[in-house]
Amino acid sequence: MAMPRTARSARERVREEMTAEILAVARAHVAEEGAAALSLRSVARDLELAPSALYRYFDGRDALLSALIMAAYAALAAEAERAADAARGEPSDAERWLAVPRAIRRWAVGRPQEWGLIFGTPVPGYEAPEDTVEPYARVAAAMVRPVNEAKEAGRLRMERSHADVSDALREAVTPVTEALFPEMPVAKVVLAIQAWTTVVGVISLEVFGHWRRTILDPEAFFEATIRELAGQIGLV
Amino acid sequence: MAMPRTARSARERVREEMTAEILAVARAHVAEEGAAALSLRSVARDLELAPSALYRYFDGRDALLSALIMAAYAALAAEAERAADAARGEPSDAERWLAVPRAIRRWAVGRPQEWGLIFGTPVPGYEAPEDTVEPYARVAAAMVRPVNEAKEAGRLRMERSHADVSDALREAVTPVTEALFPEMPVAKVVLAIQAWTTVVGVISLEVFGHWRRTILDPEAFFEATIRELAGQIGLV
DNA sequence: TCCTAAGCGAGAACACTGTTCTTGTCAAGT
DNA sequence: ACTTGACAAGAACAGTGTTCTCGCTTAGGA
Repeated sequence: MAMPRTARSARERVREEMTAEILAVARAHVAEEGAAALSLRSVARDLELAPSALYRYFDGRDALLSALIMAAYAALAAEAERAADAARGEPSDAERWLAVPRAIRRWAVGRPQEWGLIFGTPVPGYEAPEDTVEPYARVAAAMVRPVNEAKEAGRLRMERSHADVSDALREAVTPVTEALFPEMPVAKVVLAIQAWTTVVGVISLEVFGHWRRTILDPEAFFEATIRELAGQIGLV
Repeated sequence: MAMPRTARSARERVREEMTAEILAVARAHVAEEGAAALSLRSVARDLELAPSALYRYFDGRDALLSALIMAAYAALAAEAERAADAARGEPSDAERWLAVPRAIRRWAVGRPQEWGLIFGTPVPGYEAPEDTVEPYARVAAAMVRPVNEAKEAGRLRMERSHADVSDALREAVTPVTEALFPEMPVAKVVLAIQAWTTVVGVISLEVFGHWRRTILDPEAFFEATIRELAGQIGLV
């Protein structure tokens, strides 16, 4: 009862270390062989443990994979935030915005399998846990901040977009409007979501190997794409 | 030696039927349980065969999956072509173009797992066979035709895009320029590839379940997206 | 017409996998 | 000092992909 609050008990500390070690080994396996080939027994072998011992820490293979997915989400969100913070001093709105998709791509290209954990084929029956909305929101926030800043400073170009905004469309994107873009015209909100969609799409197509014989220099194409997106959103 | 050329031998005919049956059962399994859960033994059970018997028709689980992937590519290409043909009479360039991404989305939403076979996480070590470039090219051709037709008729709007075209970028997209867009400015080629990227991205995000709590009406958002893309490309 | 070789399917076997249950051990907390 | 709880190991079970051997059937050439 009189347990020290700050320092966890030795039991808890070693348990956390063990959990982290299992996750690290599992992540390494996923990184080099893919999520489909993740084997509980093989990570147990790497840790010189009996397979059954892992069940003290994870409910099974699916739970371990879920933890890896959550870790990937968190890592991606951290990367996006880091990039946004590092670009904070940048004078140009567009450059501050560009820094984030650039960082996301770099992260994805270096960890194709972990990118796949987030944006690849989901396992049917597996429901994305509620916890994914939080890291997702952090990424979104990192990409949104420069846009809102430009808007408030009156530096956001406001030309009409090609598609007109129907009621169904306004309704469809209300969650995004409310959470990220208060006081922003719906057309701009739609453009922002489309930018996010394009960023994910172009990264996925590169990382999943669809650029063979099509795009010879993926980085140059990505750079052009995000600059185009910045222009469409209305950043200088 | 005096074998009838047109009618295949009875052996060959029953072999083809058997192969098709195996593929059909395997596709059904993938459709409802996902590619990861595809089990040779379970399709053998469905067909009342011994597992080893399947090896007369496919080299193993990976070969069977490869065949399913190729079938998905072919089905998607056929769908895109069908939509392009059906819209041939449409007077508006934009409407003719819009018909193809609409058909692709409809196909994907109805077969999320097969969409995942094409655009989801690839199995590491699995190299997309050379045969995928042909169906890929058919989809591209279906989406490109209305653009080229509009160009030749002088109906393609030609405003400058936001990003300027560097030498690296021009170089990066040469395969696409040569194969699909002869005589088209590089900026337009880039916009067309970006449109394809966005179409794949928005469909993948929907089909893979990333629109929860974000886009309440995926179809309305998709419709707005492709209209916006058509405008950006320069179709009316 | 017969005979042979090829194609086919079944069955057993091997090395794996995820998962559960039981057993023993060791270190906390009372 | 004792007891409770967490931990790890081991055995076992069902399931998997794959290989090999064995008969059977049948098509094609003598």
